[in-house]
Amino acid sequence: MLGWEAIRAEVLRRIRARDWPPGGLIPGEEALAEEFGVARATVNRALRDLAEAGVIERKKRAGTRVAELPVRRARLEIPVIRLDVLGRGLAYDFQLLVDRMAPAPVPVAARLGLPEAAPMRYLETVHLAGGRPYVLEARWLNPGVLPPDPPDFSTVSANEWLVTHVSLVSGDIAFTAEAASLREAEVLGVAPGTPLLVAERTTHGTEGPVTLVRLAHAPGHRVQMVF
Amino acid sequence: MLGWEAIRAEVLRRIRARDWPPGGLIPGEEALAEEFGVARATVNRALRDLAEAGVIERKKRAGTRVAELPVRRARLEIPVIRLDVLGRGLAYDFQLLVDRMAPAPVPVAARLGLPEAAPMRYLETVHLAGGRPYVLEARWLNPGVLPPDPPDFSTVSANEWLVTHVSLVSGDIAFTAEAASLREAEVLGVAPGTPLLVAERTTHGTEGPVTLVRLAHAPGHRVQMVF
DNA sequence: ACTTGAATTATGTCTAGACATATTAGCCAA
DNA sequence: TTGGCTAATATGTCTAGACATAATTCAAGT
Repeated sequence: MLGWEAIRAEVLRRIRARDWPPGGLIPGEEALAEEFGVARATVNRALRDLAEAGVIERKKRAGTRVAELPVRRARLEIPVIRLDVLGRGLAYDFQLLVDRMAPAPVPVAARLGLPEAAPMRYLETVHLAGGRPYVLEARWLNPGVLPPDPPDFSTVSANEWLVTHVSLVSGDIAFTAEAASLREAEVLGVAPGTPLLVAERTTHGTEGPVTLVRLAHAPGHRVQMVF
Repeated sequence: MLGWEAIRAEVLRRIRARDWPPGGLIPGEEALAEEFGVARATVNRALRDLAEAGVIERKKRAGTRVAELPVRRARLEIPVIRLDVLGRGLAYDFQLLVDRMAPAPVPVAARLGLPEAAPMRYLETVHLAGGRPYVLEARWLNPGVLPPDPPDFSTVSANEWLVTHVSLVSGDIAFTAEAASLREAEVLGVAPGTPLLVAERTTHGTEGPVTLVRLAHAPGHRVQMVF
């Protein structure tokens, strides 16, 4: 019997073969269900999957059309740093370098949508892999949205605690290549100006902005994704 | 009536509230369906979605359990470079710098799973945004798996042609920060050693490895993702 | 010409029931 | 104890039919 994956494969084949050209409408679910001899729900499952992959675009009443330019999507799994390190077969450790309250600098407040100079908690942590510096984490935390039991971040990594104790709703991540600042060079043990892969993340919870974190990775770091 | 999104929200709430602790089994689909007064298919839809998000892990016969460490997933949309540039409100253009056949270097052949020194097509293209260098694209193409109508890559960007003419099955992307080589510095118009964000992609089609491409981005480039 | 509203239609979701499939637990034999 | 077979079970998928929802079309009224 034909399964939804077979339907998906056949639809994809026809799109690749230009049977159904980019931008064109494809037959409705009912028509496809009849053609393939399956229930409409099965066709729906297949088409929904293709829509998620960006191959087709679907709108009620308007029907389903082939995407003009197939946008490929890749998935990045953002691991807790400890597991990332252990997954590479190295011993993990971290050190809390800074933990203090400070007014949010303008760019930080702006990115999180908080008032300027709002009181925030600033944490600086260096994560170690096999005893060597792996990532320098600079984190701004919005104390207003945290659960009422503040842990000691010198024994529990903020990175890890947040994942399990704050329900994150949305966020974004950006990668850039930057020259190591004096501070970064010192902590990571490299020459100033060395190219570093920097990840900047903001996260928002149900009750507002939670944290902005900048991760400066040691040279040679690769961020890998599959699709 | 309760929809699958409501079910998903309630299950997520219970997980966050530690009603169902990390690593623990949650009730089966049938039990939840009865509790919420919906069909099992509706519960299945909700749980499948949570599994895709990495919140729970499901196995036949073994049941559904709360993921030990919630892995957050972000989605990267990989645009065709032309659209990426136009999307930033800049004029797009490109120049083909190199197009020749060459034996695959060892690391290239290894990454693609091809025999050493296999004959490949090597393309070097610089993409321009607003008249200024934006990306240097260095691409190794496996000529064995291409459709029989080779286009002229000096008028059609390889980047764009491949997306629409080869059915890609899988691939991976890796981002690194690297110091600009002499060649990269020259083409991009920056000083050698400048930190560059480099993306390296391999793609595989139904008939084998298709291409390996290295994109060296001009300084300041950001790769942005949401989750 | 312009706006409003209703009919139409394709996708979105749901139900109840069924069979498929993977995996585990338990049993039995070597 | 160990290996392998079997039965039990939770998830995976499918069907046929129904109603919900959004978006378009088109007609009517201003």
